[in-house]
Amino acid sequence: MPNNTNNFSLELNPNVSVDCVIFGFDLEQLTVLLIDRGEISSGFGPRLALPGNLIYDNENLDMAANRVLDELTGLKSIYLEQVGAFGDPDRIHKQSDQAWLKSIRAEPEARVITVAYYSLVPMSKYKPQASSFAKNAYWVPVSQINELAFDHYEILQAAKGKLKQKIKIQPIGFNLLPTKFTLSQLHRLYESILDKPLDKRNFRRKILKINILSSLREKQRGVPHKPSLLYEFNEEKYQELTQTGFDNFGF
Amino acid sequence: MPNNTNNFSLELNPNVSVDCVIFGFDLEQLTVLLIDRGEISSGFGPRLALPGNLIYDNENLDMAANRVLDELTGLKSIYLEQVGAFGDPDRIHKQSDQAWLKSIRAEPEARVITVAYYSLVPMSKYKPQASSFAKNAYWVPVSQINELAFDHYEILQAAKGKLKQKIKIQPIGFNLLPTKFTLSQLHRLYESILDKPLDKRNFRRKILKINILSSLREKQRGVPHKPSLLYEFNEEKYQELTQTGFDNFGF
DNA sequence: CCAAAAGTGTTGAAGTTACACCCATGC
DNA sequence: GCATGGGTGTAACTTCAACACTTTTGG
Repeated sequence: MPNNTNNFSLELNPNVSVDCVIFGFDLEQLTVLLIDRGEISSGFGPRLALPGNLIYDNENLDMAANRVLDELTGLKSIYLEQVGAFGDPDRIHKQSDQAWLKSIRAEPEARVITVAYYSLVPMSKYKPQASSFAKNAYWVPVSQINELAFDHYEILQAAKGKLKQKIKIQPIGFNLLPTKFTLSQLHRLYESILDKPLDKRNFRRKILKINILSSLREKQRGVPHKPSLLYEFNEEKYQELTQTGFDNFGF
Repeated sequence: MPNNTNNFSLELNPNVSVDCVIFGFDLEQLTVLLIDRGEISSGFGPRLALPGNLIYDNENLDMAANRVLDELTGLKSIYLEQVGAFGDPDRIHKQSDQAWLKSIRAEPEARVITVAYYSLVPMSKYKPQASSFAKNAYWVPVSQINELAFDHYEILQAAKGKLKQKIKIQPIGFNLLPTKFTLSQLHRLYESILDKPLDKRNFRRKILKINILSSLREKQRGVPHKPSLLYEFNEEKYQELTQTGFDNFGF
């Protein structure tokens, strides 16, 4: 494992980084965890960026992504998937980005290619906070973002595209919800990932037919309308299904 | 553009490479273009590898993949798609691979992460030949491959997986066929990519309904059975379709 | 009693699967 | 004339999209 107490620039690879697109869901819309780079970039462009960092020479890419996620949120064994590699030679040439790199990197001018990952995190399990990475960190609704540092906006869009594809094929959405949730919440989650309305009755029928939800005997409390049944994701049934072969959720 | 007549090690990035999975189709099965590393590795493991090389600091990843493909096959503007980034720290630790790297790289011990691309090439337009990369190059049926240099076997499988996914969604298979082809050839192509038999009648109905094929007035000649009509891919109709929104071939 | 979201079935259209025989050619 | 792959239609079934009203709760 990398050891941050040493002079880590001996181990950091100057040319390869990972960036993490950490998705959350606030029960209304899809959000992403961004870090605030603080004043150093003020006046020169976007302060917000995806969390990411150079990799260590002795860790593989997946480990690096997990490490960055862990260092930022303290979360381990979270759903993580590679988006791909990015890195035009000019990705670091915005003024604000250069200034920032000079403040944090040993070789701020180096050509960097970055490997992007996305991960799905239950927002309820992580409250953003300042960290080694960030003066501050926020959950920001994806729909409200229109610029980010470096090529991070492009990466975010690519990650969302992958998520969109993936959720049509595998029930990964559950990673974004608390352990107990209602079908309406799941419904809104799918709509906000796919960016289109889904018929309520058809959605429910389809998701229930898949047979990976267990309804609890419990209802919502304190809501000013008919309370919803709570469900939980049933990992056992899911394992069964994946073994009998199964890859189509077809939304 | 990189200039190979200079001392290119000034420009080559020691830590990032691209590898190309170049698929072909011999009208029977899916094949892939491999290079033979020659005797240097004999006795130590697989001689065959994917074509690939370090990137230049002033080219982006897509350019690098196109360059490698061009240098190897002379083919330009070929369908190319990123598979993802690979590169465990131990990927270069097979003995045979180390020996080879020492013979071709300035920094054979450097940590390298590689970005893999796959491309679809009409075999009829390229006859493998020795090149800067390779003592020799061959089209090898994918189903016959069970080991390759470095982590190239893993990369090949990942590329095939992406291709499998993609062909269900977009009609990219045409890139593997000569300009005139029969429906049976297309049928075999889909079967060999998807690794499963497809019903002949259903396949034809489905592919014709999509409406991106034009049948020519021409027939096969010299075959010892009823000659097949020849078709060609109709790019115009395809463009129409992609605009009206369209992403499901559903095989 | 009002507002708000939960929950529930049916119908028509489209798509999917499975399946068997005749045809045109080269040898 | 025989071997080979080309080419064709239908019926049963499943899936999909569209659509409106009643229920339960809090305030």
